[in-house]
Amino acid sequence: MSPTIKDIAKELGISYSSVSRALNGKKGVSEETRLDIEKMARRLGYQPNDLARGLVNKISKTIGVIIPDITNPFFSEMVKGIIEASKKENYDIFLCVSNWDAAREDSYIKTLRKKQVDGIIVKPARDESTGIYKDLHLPLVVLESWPKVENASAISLNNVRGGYIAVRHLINSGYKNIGFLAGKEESLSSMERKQGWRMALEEAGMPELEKNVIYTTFSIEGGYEATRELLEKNPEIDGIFAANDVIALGALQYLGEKNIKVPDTIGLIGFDNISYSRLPQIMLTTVNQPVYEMGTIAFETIVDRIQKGPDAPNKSIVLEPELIIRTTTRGETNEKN
Amino acid sequence: MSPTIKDIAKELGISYSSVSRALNGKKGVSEETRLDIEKMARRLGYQPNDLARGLVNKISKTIGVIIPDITNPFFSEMVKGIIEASKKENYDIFLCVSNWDAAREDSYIKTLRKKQVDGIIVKPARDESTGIYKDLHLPLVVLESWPKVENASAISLNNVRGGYIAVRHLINSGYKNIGFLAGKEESLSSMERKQGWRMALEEAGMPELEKNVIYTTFSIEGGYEATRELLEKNPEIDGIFAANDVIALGALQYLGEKNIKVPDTIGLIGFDNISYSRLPQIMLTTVNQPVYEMGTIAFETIVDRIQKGPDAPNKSIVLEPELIIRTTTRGETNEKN
DNA sequence: ATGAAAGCGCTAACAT
DNA sequence: ATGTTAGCGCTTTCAT
Repeated sequence: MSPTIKDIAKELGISYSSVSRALNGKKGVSEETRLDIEKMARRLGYQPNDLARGLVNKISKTIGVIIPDITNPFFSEMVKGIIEASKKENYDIFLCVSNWDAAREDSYIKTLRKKQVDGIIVKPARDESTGIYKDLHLPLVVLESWPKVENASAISLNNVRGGYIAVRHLINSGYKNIGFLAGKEESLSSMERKQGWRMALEEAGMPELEKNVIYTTFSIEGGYEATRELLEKNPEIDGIFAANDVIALGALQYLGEKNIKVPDTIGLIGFDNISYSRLPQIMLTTVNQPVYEMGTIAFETIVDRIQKGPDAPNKSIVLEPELIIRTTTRGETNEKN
Repeated sequence: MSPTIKDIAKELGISYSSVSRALNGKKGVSEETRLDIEKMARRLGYQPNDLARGLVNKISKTIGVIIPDITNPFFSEMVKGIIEASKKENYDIFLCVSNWDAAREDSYIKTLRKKQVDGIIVKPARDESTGIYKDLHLPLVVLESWPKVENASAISLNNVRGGYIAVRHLINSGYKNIGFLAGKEESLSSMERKQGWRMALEEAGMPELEKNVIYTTFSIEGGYEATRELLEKNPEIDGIFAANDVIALGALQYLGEKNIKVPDTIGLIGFDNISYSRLPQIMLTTVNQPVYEMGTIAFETIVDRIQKGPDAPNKSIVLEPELIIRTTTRGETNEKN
């Protein structure tokens, strides 16, 4: 067993409350005994037991984070932002990966409650808040635009606008039949981007047919299959808007294999601007999200909520997307990279 | 405050030990009261407090995992394997990201000890075991070939062989001056791959010059800069072995920008076989590691150690690498993909 | 400055 | 079957 404060106290022949005081830098211990205690703690390799500490303090100094997919560089960048910010405030992060599975997400919420985290940051796998969030009596930051949940702060991207500028770029570049590779139907972000897609098409007087929307998983494989399906259903397609870059990468793979020229025959635009999208061999036109910042902002927001208590008003922060034109669409590049 | 078993007991007018028994499915409660208790627990939205539970049980049912970089798909795939395996055994995972920083790694070890995890799986950022691992009285699985640490199990790849087959492939394909883009000098895996590089060169009677080795960070940017440096130091270079695929991607970016033909002018091989390396636009020749399996094996190994107790012998499992020939080196592809 | 004691939420041994 | 009690490691109040 690991040594406890009792072991230190016994070794030194003093009471263990003094040890607790000394180790927590509280007043009420002479400089001399404090030094003795610290030395002994080091000698014994003492580490405080956070379970016991959390039990009495009622705070665990840890934040739970739930993301849908760890292999998507978009989310891992975001987590990086969260972690860096947490270091500064001396918090630990308990990271959970839902795999875009709402049931698993719910189960993680329970896990985090059991672990007594001080707050939760979640990128939901589903399109709207269920009961589990409504009466979660815990500071909550949702990485989604959830107006329905009033007990949570929300950090989101203007996805509708993102979809709109993406598709408008496609239209301006001369593409006529533009399909949308949606992610999972339950994903709110994806549906918001679809809304932007529709808006841009309507504005241009182009029909927005439901058959031009393919739902798939947020994976390279999903994008590959969805592209095949889209082109089979509608061979007229000459423009593709993918709900995220990973899906776009799958589309690129399919188009490459079928020797379909990009951007000449078909134009392709993604979403997220993940690091791989700017490789010279890829040069994917896409929509940027300030992802690292979203992570740090999410963390700062949750800490703010924890410190201010449950009465403080919830914030809703909406960040703006940015069009990144590379070489999978016609028209000149807007970045020097 | 969240409800406790005492609240349930009070509500029902019974003792809280009965509640504990019922909720843990232990015998000693009538079917009737058990049902009452379960109903009340649901009504109150009761969630057990894992801190209190862990405090008395002395097990937390959680495993700490430390990886160097979450944005590298290699590690995120590995974590995925660990998580999936942990679900089956009903363990939670506490994930930490060291950022290839040994000091941060040490600090996470302490954090995990404080959190009372039942075991630790670590991919170390440094090349050998320091004291912190030697007297960690906790089941430990190291994702590295650490023969020096006898109190840990090790899951590793035969990196020397991996480096050897990579460079031999380069040599067989006719490249004459082969450089190595190493990762951080403290990374054991990277150094083992370097050893393989040297072996292959020696065998072929080629000089293995230290000036052909560039140390860098395991990132696209690192690979980009290192390639520039390598070609500046030695313009003769016509073959590049990168310590991992992410570095190779950076190399590819540099070579692309400089209009250096791959694989004609320079041949490039990576290591890891991350998902992005097989995109048709990339088609990176590389060395495969069975990464998902490494994750699941690591988890199974740690659970095994936890169950068998400290006296059980430690395992050392070495997996074999596999050459994946794509189009960044001359010679025909060996995969149908 | 130091010690004794209560209590955080829970499990388990021991009564009844 | 049910209740009582001690104790896990710690912080904190209250005495001294």
